[in-house]
Amino acid sequence: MYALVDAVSFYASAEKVFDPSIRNKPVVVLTNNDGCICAVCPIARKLNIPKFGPYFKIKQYLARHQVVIRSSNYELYADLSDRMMNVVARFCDNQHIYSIDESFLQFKHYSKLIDDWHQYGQKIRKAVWRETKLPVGVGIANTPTLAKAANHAAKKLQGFNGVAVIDSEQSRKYILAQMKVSDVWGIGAKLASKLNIIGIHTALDLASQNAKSMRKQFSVVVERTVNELNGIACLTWDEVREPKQEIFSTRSFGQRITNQSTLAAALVSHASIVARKVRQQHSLLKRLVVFASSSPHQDGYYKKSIIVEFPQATQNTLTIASAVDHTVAQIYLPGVLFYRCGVGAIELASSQFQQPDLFAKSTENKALMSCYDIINKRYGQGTLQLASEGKQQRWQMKRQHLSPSYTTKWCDIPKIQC
DNA sequence: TCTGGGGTCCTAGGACCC
DNA sequence: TCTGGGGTCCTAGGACCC
Repeated sequence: MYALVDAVSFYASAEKVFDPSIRNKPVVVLTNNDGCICAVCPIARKLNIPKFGPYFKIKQYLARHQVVIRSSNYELYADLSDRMMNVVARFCDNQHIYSIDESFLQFKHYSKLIDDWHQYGQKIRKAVWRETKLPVGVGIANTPTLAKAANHAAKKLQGFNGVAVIDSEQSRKYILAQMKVSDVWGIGAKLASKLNIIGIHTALDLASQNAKSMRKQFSVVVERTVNELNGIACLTWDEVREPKQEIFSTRSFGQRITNQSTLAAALVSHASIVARKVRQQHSLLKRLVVFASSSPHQDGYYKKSIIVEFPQATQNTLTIASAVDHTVAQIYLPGVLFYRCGVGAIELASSQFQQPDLFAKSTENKALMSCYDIINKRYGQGTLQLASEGKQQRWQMKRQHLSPSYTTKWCDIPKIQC
Protein backbone atom coordinates (compact mmCIF):
# COMPACT_ATOMS: atom_id res chain seq x y z
CA MET A 1 0.00 0.00 0.00
CA TYR A 2 0.98 3.59 -0.63
CA ALA A 3 -0.15 6.76 1.04
CA LEU A 4 0.10 10.32 -0.09
CA VAL A 5 0.11 12.87 2.70
CA ASP A 6 0.01 16.54 1.88
CA ALA A 7 -0.91 19.75 3.60
CA VAL A 8 -4.07 21.70 2.87
CA SER A 9 -2.92 24.85 1.00
CA PHE A 10 0.42 24.50 2.71
CA TYR A 11 1.84 28.02 2.47
CA ALA A 12 -1.40 29.60 3.67
CA SER A 13 -1.69 27.07 6.51
CA ALA A 14 1.93 27.68 7.47
CA GLU A 15 1.19 31.39 7.79
CA LYS A 16 -1.60 30.54 10.22
CA VAL A 17 0.50 28.36 12.51
CA PHE A 18 2.14 31.17 14.44
CA ASP A 19 -0.51 33.80 13.84
CA PRO A 20 -3.81 32.60 15.27
CA SER A 21 -5.36 36.00 14.56
CA ILE A 22 -5.61 35.12 10.86
CA ARG A 23 -6.78 31.53 11.27
CA ASN A 24 -10.39 32.39 10.55
CA LYS A 25 -9.67 34.90 7.82
CA PRO A 26 -9.15 34.44 4.08
CA VAL A 27 -5.41 34.22 3.44
CA VAL A 28 -3.46 34.09 0.17
CA VAL A 29 0.28 33.74 -0.32
CA LEU A 30 2.19 35.28 -3.22
CA THR A 31 5.06 33.82 -5.23
CA ASN A 32 8.55 35.33 -5.34
CA ASN A 33 8.56 39.05 -6.03
CA ASP A 34 4.90 39.11 -5.05
CA GLY A 35 4.16 38.20 -8.66
CA CYS A 36 1.35 35.64 -8.59
CA ILE A 37 -0.95 34.03 -6.09
CA CYS A 38 0.35 30.58 -5.24
CA ALA A 39 -1.68 29.49 -2.24
CA VAL A 40 -5.30 30.13 -1.34
CA CYS A 41 -6.63 28.97 2.01
CA PRO A 42 -10.02 27.20 2.12
CA ILE A 43 -11.77 30.34 3.39
CA ALA A 44 -10.29 32.43 0.58
CA ARG A 45 -11.13 29.73 -1.95
CA LYS A 46 -14.81 30.54 -1.46
CA LEU A 47 -14.12 33.97 -2.99
CA ASN A 48 -13.12 32.28 -6.27
CA ILE A 49 -9.57 33.57 -6.20
CA PRO A 50 -7.64 32.08 -9.12
CA LYS A 51 -4.45 30.22 -8.24
CA PHE A 52 -1.39 31.40 -10.17
CA GLY A 53 -3.08 34.54 -11.46
CA PRO A 54 -0.94 37.73 -11.40
CA TYR A 55 -1.40 39.52 -8.11
CA PHE A 56 -1.58 43.07 -9.45
CA LYS A 57 -4.64 42.23 -11.53
CA ILE A 58 -6.65 41.09 -8.55
CA LYS A 59 -5.25 43.35 -5.85
CA GLN A 60 -8.36 45.55 -5.66
CA TYR A 61 -10.68 42.59 -5.37
CA LEU A 62 -8.61 41.11 -2.53
CA ALA A 63 -8.57 44.43 -0.67
CA ARG A 64 -12.34 44.72 -1.01
CA HIS A 65 -12.82 41.35 0.63
CA GLN A 66 -10.22 42.02 3.31
CA VAL A 67 -8.09 39.09 2.26
CA VAL A 68 -4.86 38.74 4.23
CA ILE A 69 -1.86 38.89 1.85
CA ARG A 70 1.49 37.26 2.61
CA SER A 71 4.71 37.09 0.62
CA SER A 72 6.33 33.68 0.36
CA ASN A 73 8.39 33.03 3.47
CA TYR A 74 10.50 30.06 2.38
CA GLU A 75 12.58 30.03 5.53
CA LEU A 76 9.42 29.41 7.53
CA TYR A 77 7.87 26.92 5.09
CA ALA A 78 11.03 24.86 4.74
CA ASP A 79 11.34 24.52 8.48
CA LEU A 80 7.67 23.62 9.00
CA SER A 81 7.97 21.18 6.11
CA ASP A 82 10.86 19.43 7.86
CA ARG A 83 8.85 19.10 11.04
CA MET A 84 5.82 17.79 9.20
CA MET A 85 7.90 15.27 7.21
CA ASN A 86 9.53 14.00 10.38
CA VAL A 87 6.20 13.32 12.03
CA VAL A 88 4.84 11.53 8.97
CA ALA A 89 8.00 9.43 8.56
CA ARG A 90 7.32 7.68 11.87
CA PHE A 91 4.29 5.93 10.39
CA CYS A 92 5.83 4.00 7.49
CA ASP A 93 8.78 1.92 6.28
CA ASN A 94 9.77 4.36 3.58
CA GLN A 95 9.09 7.97 2.81
CA HIS A 96 9.68 9.79 -0.44
CA ILE A 97 9.45 13.55 -0.16
CA TYR A 98 7.86 14.60 -3.42
CA SER A 99 7.53 18.33 -2.86
CA ILE A 100 7.73 20.80 -0.01
CA ASP A 101 4.35 19.69 1.32
CA GLU A 102 3.80 16.19 -0.03
CA SER A 103 5.30 12.84 0.69
CA PHE A 104 4.58 9.34 -0.52
CA LEU A 105 4.70 6.63 2.11
CA GLN A 106 5.32 3.00 1.48
CA PHE A 107 4.09 0.31 3.82
CA LYS A 108 5.78 -3.05 3.55
CA HIS A 109 6.12 -4.63 6.96
CA TYR A 110 3.62 -2.19 8.39
CA SER A 111 0.91 -3.54 6.10
CA LYS A 112 0.62 -6.68 8.19
CA LEU A 113 0.18 -4.67 11.34
CA ILE A 114 -2.52 -2.36 10.08
CA ASP A 115 -6.04 -3.70 9.92
CA ASP A 116 -7.94 -0.46 9.60
CA TRP A 117 -6.44 1.94 7.07
CA HIS A 118 -9.01 4.65 7.74
CA GLN A 119 -8.12 4.69 11.36
CA TYR A 120 -4.42 4.66 10.56
CA GLY A 121 -4.81 7.61 8.20
CA GLN A 122 -6.61 9.54 10.93
CA LYS A 123 -3.80 8.71 13.31
CA ILE A 124 -1.25 10.28 10.94
CA ARG A 125 -3.43 13.29 10.41
CA LYS A 126 -3.97 13.88 14.10
CA ALA A 127 -0.30 13.47 14.93
CA VAL A 128 0.69 16.09 12.35
CA TRP A 129 -1.92 18.50 13.64
CA ARG A 130 -0.96 17.94 17.26
CA GLU A 131 2.75 18.45 16.65
CA THR A 132 2.81 21.10 13.93
CA LYS A 133 -0.66 22.66 13.69
CA LEU A 134 -0.71 21.94 9.98
CA PRO A 135 -3.83 20.35 8.48
CA VAL A 136 -3.06 17.46 6.15
CA GLY A 137 -5.02 15.16 3.85
CA VAL A 138 -4.21 11.46 3.59
CA GLY A 139 -4.95 9.25 0.59
CA ILE A 140 -4.25 5.53 0.70
CA ALA A 141 -4.30 3.05 -2.20
CA ASN A 142 -2.15 0.45 -3.91
CA THR A 143 -0.62 2.66 -6.63
CA PRO A 144 0.84 6.18 -6.37
CA THR A 145 -1.69 7.61 -8.85
CA LEU A 146 -4.62 6.12 -6.92
CA ALA A 147 -3.13 7.37 -3.64
CA LYS A 148 -3.09 10.83 -5.23
CA ALA A 149 -6.72 10.39 -6.27
CA ALA A 150 -7.68 9.26 -2.77
CA ASN A 151 -5.88 12.26 -1.33
CA HIS A 152 -7.85 14.51 -3.66
CA ALA A 153 -11.08 12.92 -2.45
CA ALA A 154 -10.01 13.23 1.18
CA LYS A 155 -9.75 16.97 0.81
CA LYS A 156 -12.41 17.79 -1.76
CA LEU A 157 -15.31 15.38 -1.28
CA GLN A 158 -17.90 15.45 1.47
CA GLY A 159 -17.77 12.90 4.23
CA PHE A 160 -14.13 11.88 4.20
CA ASN A 161 -12.84 14.08 6.97
CA GLY A 162 -9.34 14.29 5.54
CA VAL A 163 -8.68 10.60 4.95
CA ALA A 164 -9.72 8.47 1.98
CA VAL A 165 -8.82 4.86 1.28
CA ILE A 166 -9.17 3.00 -2.01
CA ASP A 167 -9.12 -0.64 -1.01
CA SER A 168 -11.98 -2.11 -3.03
CA GLU A 169 -13.55 -1.94 -6.48
CA GLN A 170 -16.43 -0.07 -4.91
CA SER A 171 -14.33 2.62 -3.25
CA ARG A 172 -12.18 3.02 -6.37
CA LYS A 173 -15.20 3.61 -8.61
CA TYR A 174 -16.95 5.84 -6.11
CA ILE A 175 -13.96 8.17 -5.86
CA LEU A 176 -12.88 8.16 -9.52
CA ALA A 177 -16.44 8.81 -10.73
CA GLN A 178 -16.50 12.07 -8.81
CA MET A 179 -13.12 13.27 -9.98
CA LYS A 180 -12.64 15.41 -13.08
CA VAL A 181 -10.14 13.93 -15.51
CA SER A 182 -8.11 17.16 -15.30
CA ASP A 183 -7.59 16.48 -11.58
CA VAL A 184 -5.83 13.18 -12.29
CA TRP A 185 -2.10 13.28 -11.58
CA GLY A 186 -0.33 13.64 -14.92
CA ILE A 187 -3.32 14.99 -16.87
CA GLY A 188 -2.96 18.71 -17.44
CA ALA A 189 -5.17 21.24 -19.17
CA LYS A 190 -4.08 20.32 -22.71
CA LEU A 191 -4.61 16.60 -22.36
CA ALA A 192 -7.84 17.10 -20.43
CA SER A 193 -9.43 19.12 -23.21
CA LYS A 194 -8.42 16.54 -25.81
CA LEU A 195 -9.84 13.79 -23.62
CA ASN A 196 -13.06 15.74 -23.11
CA ILE A 197 -13.56 15.92 -26.87
CA ILE A 198 -13.60 12.15 -27.11
CA GLY A 199 -16.06 11.87 -24.25
CA ILE A 200 -13.71 11.26 -21.33
CA HIS A 201 -14.74 13.55 -18.53
CA THR A 202 -14.13 11.81 -15.23
CA ALA A 203 -11.20 9.87 -13.84
CA LEU A 204 -13.38 6.76 -14.04
CA ASP A 205 -13.98 7.39 -17.77
CA LEU A 206 -10.22 7.46 -18.25
CA ALA A 207 -9.69 4.34 -16.15
CA SER A 208 -12.20 2.46 -18.32
CA GLN A 209 -10.20 3.06 -21.50
CA ASN A 210 -7.97 0.51 -23.11
CA ALA A 211 -4.45 1.34 -21.95
CA LYS A 212 -2.76 0.28 -25.18
CA SER A 213 -5.01 2.36 -27.39
CA MET A 214 -4.51 5.37 -25.10
CA ARG A 215 -0.81 4.95 -25.73
CA LYS A 216 -1.39 5.02 -29.48
CA GLN A 217 -3.65 8.06 -29.32
CA PHE A 218 -1.69 10.00 -26.74
CA SER A 219 1.48 8.81 -25.08
CA VAL A 220 3.11 6.30 -22.86
CA VAL A 221 2.40 8.60 -19.93
CA VAL A 222 -1.35 8.33 -20.45
CA GLU A 223 -1.08 4.57 -20.81
CA ARG A 224 0.70 4.37 -17.52
CA THR A 225 -1.88 6.59 -15.86
CA VAL A 226 -4.73 4.36 -17.09
CA ASN A 227 -3.00 1.32 -15.65
CA GLU A 228 -2.29 2.99 -12.36
CA LEU A 229 -5.93 4.09 -12.06
CA ASN A 230 -6.83 0.43 -12.38
CA GLY A 231 -4.57 -0.55 -9.54
CA ILE A 232 -1.68 -1.76 -11.71
CA ALA A 233 1.50 -0.14 -10.38
CA CYS A 234 3.76 1.10 -13.16
CA LEU A 235 6.56 2.74 -11.25
CA THR A 236 8.55 0.86 -8.69
CA TRP A 237 9.43 2.61 -5.49
CA ASP A 238 13.06 2.87 -6.58
CA GLU A 239 12.07 4.44 -9.87
CA VAL A 240 9.98 7.01 -8.04
CA ARG A 241 13.05 7.96 -6.04
CA GLU A 242 15.59 8.10 -8.84
CA PRO A 243 17.95 11.07 -8.81
CA LYS A 244 16.97 14.05 -10.87
CA GLN A 245 18.20 14.34 -14.43
CA GLU A 246 18.18 18.13 -14.37
CA ILE A 247 18.61 20.64 -11.59
CA PHE A 248 17.78 24.30 -12.13
CA SER A 249 17.96 27.40 -10.06
CA THR A 250 16.32 30.44 -11.62
CA ARG A 251 14.69 33.54 -10.31
CA SER A 252 13.27 36.81 -11.53
CA PHE A 253 14.76 39.94 -9.99
CA GLY A 254 12.98 42.24 -7.55
CA GLN A 255 13.92 45.10 -9.85
CA ARG A 256 15.26 45.04 -13.37
CA ILE A 257 19.02 44.70 -13.54
CA THR A 258 21.20 46.62 -15.98
CA ASN A 259 24.78 46.18 -14.86
CA GLN A 260 27.08 43.29 -15.51
CA SER A 261 28.51 42.81 -12.05
CA THR A 262 25.06 42.49 -10.49
CA LEU A 263 24.07 39.94 -13.10
CA ALA A 264 27.30 38.06 -12.39
CA ALA A 265 26.59 38.00 -8.65
CA ALA A 266 23.09 36.62 -9.25
CA LEU A 267 24.34 33.92 -11.62
CA VAL A 268 27.10 32.86 -9.25
CA SER A 269 24.50 32.53 -6.48
CA HIS A 270 22.43 30.25 -8.70
CA ALA A 271 25.54 28.27 -9.55
CA SER A 272 26.19 27.77 -5.88
CA ILE A 273 22.62 26.56 -5.25
CA VAL A 274 22.81 24.12 -8.17
CA ALA A 275 26.16 22.80 -6.94
CA ARG A 276 24.70 22.18 -3.50
CA LYS A 277 21.73 20.29 -4.91
CA VAL A 278 24.02 18.24 -7.14
CA ARG A 279 26.02 17.17 -4.08
CA GLN A 280 22.83 16.42 -2.17
CA GLN A 281 21.78 13.75 -4.64
CA HIS A 282 25.34 12.41 -4.95
CA SER A 283 25.68 13.37 -8.60
CA LEU A 284 28.40 15.05 -10.58
CA LEU A 285 27.90 17.87 -13.00
CA LYS A 286 28.90 17.34 -16.62
CA ARG A 287 27.10 20.15 -18.45
CA LEU A 288 25.49 23.33 -17.39
CA VAL A 289 23.34 26.00 -19.02
CA VAL A 290 23.63 29.62 -17.93
CA PHE A 291 20.97 32.04 -19.10
CA ALA A 292 19.46 35.48 -18.60
CA SER A 293 16.62 37.33 -20.26
CA SER A 294 14.55 40.49 -20.27
CA SER A 295 10.82 40.36 -19.55
CA PRO A 296 8.84 38.25 -22.02
CA HIS A 297 5.87 40.49 -21.27
CA GLN A 298 7.57 43.49 -22.82
CA ASP A 299 8.73 44.42 -26.30
CA GLY A 300 12.27 43.67 -27.42
CA TYR A 301 12.51 40.37 -25.60
CA TYR A 302 16.16 39.41 -25.21
CA LYS A 303 17.43 36.10 -24.05
CA LYS A 304 20.75 34.43 -24.20
CA SER A 305 22.08 31.14 -22.94
CA ILE A 306 25.52 29.57 -22.85
CA ILE A 307 26.33 25.91 -22.39
CA VAL A 308 29.33 25.02 -20.28
CA GLU A 309 30.88 21.59 -20.47
CA PHE A 310 33.19 20.33 -17.76
CA PRO A 311 36.00 18.10 -19.03
CA GLN A 312 35.83 16.29 -15.74
CA ALA A 313 32.46 15.95 -14.01
CA THR A 314 32.42 17.91 -10.79
CA GLN A 315 30.46 18.85 -7.71
CA ASN A 316 32.80 21.57 -6.52
CA THR A 317 31.07 24.91 -5.97
CA LEU A 318 34.28 26.80 -6.69
CA THR A 319 34.85 25.14 -10.07
CA ILE A 320 31.22 25.54 -11.08
CA ALA A 321 30.89 29.14 -9.91
CA SER A 322 34.04 30.18 -11.67
CA ALA A 323 32.90 28.59 -14.95
CA VAL A 324 29.58 30.40 -14.67
CA ASP A 325 31.31 33.67 -13.91
CA HIS A 326 33.30 33.34 -17.13
CA THR A 327 30.11 33.17 -19.24
CA VAL A 328 28.67 36.43 -17.98
CA ALA A 329 30.50 38.64 -20.48
CA GLN A 330 28.88 36.67 -23.31
CA ILE A 331 25.39 36.87 -21.84
CA TYR A 332 25.38 40.48 -20.73
CA LEU A 333 24.30 43.15 -23.17
CA PRO A 334 24.38 46.82 -22.21
CA GLY A 335 20.98 48.49 -22.24
CA VAL A 336 18.98 45.32 -21.64
CA LEU A 337 16.67 45.41 -18.62
CA PHE A 338 17.34 41.96 -17.23
CA TYR A 339 14.28 40.41 -15.63
CA ARG A 340 15.31 36.86 -14.94
CA CYS A 341 18.37 34.64 -14.92
CA GLY A 342 19.39 31.19 -13.88
CA VAL A 343 21.68 28.21 -14.02
CA GLY A 344 20.72 24.64 -14.84
CA ALA A 345 22.58 21.37 -14.59
CA ILE A 346 21.51 19.59 -17.76
CA GLU A 347 23.82 16.60 -17.73
CA LEU A 348 24.56 14.78 -14.54
CA ALA A 349 26.59 11.71 -13.80
CA SER A 350 26.67 9.40 -10.84
CA SER A 351 29.50 10.12 -8.43
CA GLN A 352 29.86 6.37 -7.95
CA PHE A 353 31.20 5.86 -11.44
CA GLN A 354 33.36 8.88 -11.92
CA GLN A 355 35.72 8.84 -14.85
CA PRO A 356 38.89 10.50 -13.62
CA ASP A 357 41.29 12.33 -15.88
CA LEU A 358 44.63 10.57 -15.88
CA PHE A 359 46.61 13.73 -16.49
CA ALA A 360 44.62 16.41 -14.71
CA LYS A 361 44.90 17.17 -11.07
CA SER A 362 41.60 16.60 -9.28
CA THR A 363 39.87 19.81 -8.32
CA GLU A 364 37.16 18.17 -6.29
CA ASN A 365 38.20 19.23 -2.83
CA LYS A 366 35.62 17.04 -1.14
CA ALA A 367 36.60 17.88 2.39
CA LEU A 368 36.09 21.59 1.82
CA MET A 369 32.70 21.06 0.19
CA SER A 370 31.38 18.79 2.89
CA CYS A 371 32.54 21.23 5.54
CA TYR A 372 30.83 24.04 3.61
CA ASP A 373 27.59 22.05 3.44
CA ILE A 374 27.65 21.08 7.09
CA ILE A 375 28.08 24.66 8.25
CA ASN A 376 25.35 25.97 5.98
CA LYS A 377 22.99 23.22 6.97
CA ARG A 378 23.54 23.84 10.62
CA TYR A 379 23.57 27.63 10.66
CA GLY A 380 21.38 28.40 7.66
CA GLN A 381 22.06 28.64 3.93
CA GLY A 382 24.21 31.66 3.18
CA THR A 383 26.22 31.48 6.39
CA LEU A 384 29.16 30.62 4.17
CA GLN A 385 29.03 31.97 0.66
CA LEU A 386 31.31 32.93 -2.17
CA ALA A 387 32.52 36.51 -2.18
CA SER A 388 31.47 36.72 -5.83
CA GLU A 389 27.84 36.14 -4.89
CA GLY A 390 27.94 39.72 -3.66
CA LYS A 391 27.23 41.00 -0.23
CA GLN A 392 24.32 43.34 -0.65
CA GLN A 393 22.35 41.28 -3.12
CA ARG A 394 20.29 44.20 -4.34
CA TRP A 395 18.79 41.93 -6.95
CA GLN A 396 17.06 39.93 -4.24
CA MET A 397 13.37 39.56 -4.60
CA LYS A 398 10.58 41.81 -3.52
CA ARG A 399 8.64 40.55 -0.51
CA GLN A 400 6.43 43.35 0.74
CA HIS A 401 4.11 41.24 2.86
CA LEU A 402 6.64 39.03 4.57
CA SER A 403 5.80 37.40 7.88
CA PRO A 404 8.49 36.81 10.54
CA SER A 405 10.72 33.73 10.29
CA TYR A 406 9.32 32.47 13.56
CA THR A 407 11.39 29.32 13.77
CA THR A 408 14.64 30.15 11.99
CA LYS A 409 15.71 33.58 13.24
CA TRP A 410 16.38 34.39 16.87
CA CYS A 411 14.95 37.87 16.52
CA ASP A 412 11.68 36.52 15.08
CA ILE A 413 10.85 33.99 17.76
CA PRO A 414 7.19 34.39 18.73
CA LYS A 415 6.59 36.14 22.04
CA ILE A 416 3.79 34.99 24.28
CA GLN A 417 2.27 37.43 26.71
CA CYS A 418 0.78 36.03 29.89
C1' DT B 1 4.02 54.08 -11.87
C1' DC B 2 4.70 49.52 -12.71
C1' DT B 3 3.76 45.10 -11.89
C1' DG B 4 3.32 38.46 -14.68
C1' DG B 5 6.76 31.96 -10.24
C1' DG B 6 9.83 28.10 -10.23
C1' DG B 7 11.09 23.39 -11.48
C1' DT B 8 11.44 18.97 -14.21
C1' DC B 9 10.89 16.02 -18.00
C1' DC B 10 9.63 14.90 -22.78
C1' DT B 11 9.29 15.39 -27.70
C1' DA B 12 9.76 16.96 -32.33
C1' DG B 13 12.66 18.52 -35.62
C1' DG B 14 17.06 19.88 -37.47
C1' DA B 15 21.96 19.04 -38.25
C1' DC B 16 25.29 15.95 -38.82
C1' DC B 17 27.59 11.49 -39.43
C1' DC B 18 28.51 6.97 -41.56
C1' DT C 1 3.13 -0.65 -57.91
C1' DC C 2 6.04 2.29 -55.67
C1' DT C 3 9.98 2.89 -53.39
C1' DG C 4 15.81 6.21 -51.25
C1' DG C 5 18.55 4.71 -43.89
C1' DG C 6 19.40 4.96 -39.41
C1' DG C 7 21.60 6.76 -35.45
C1' DT C 8 23.09 10.49 -32.32
C1' DC C 9 23.23 14.85 -30.53
C1' DC C 10 21.37 19.30 -29.79
C1' DT C 11 17.85 22.73 -29.01
C1' DA C 12 13.52 24.97 -28.41
C1' DG C 13 9.28 24.63 -26.96
C1' DG C 14 5.54 22.09 -24.85
C1' DA C 15 3.43 19.96 -21.01
C1' DC C 16 2.95 19.12 -16.49
C1' DC C 17 3.42 19.81 -11.42
C1' DC C 18 3.18 22.56 -7.06
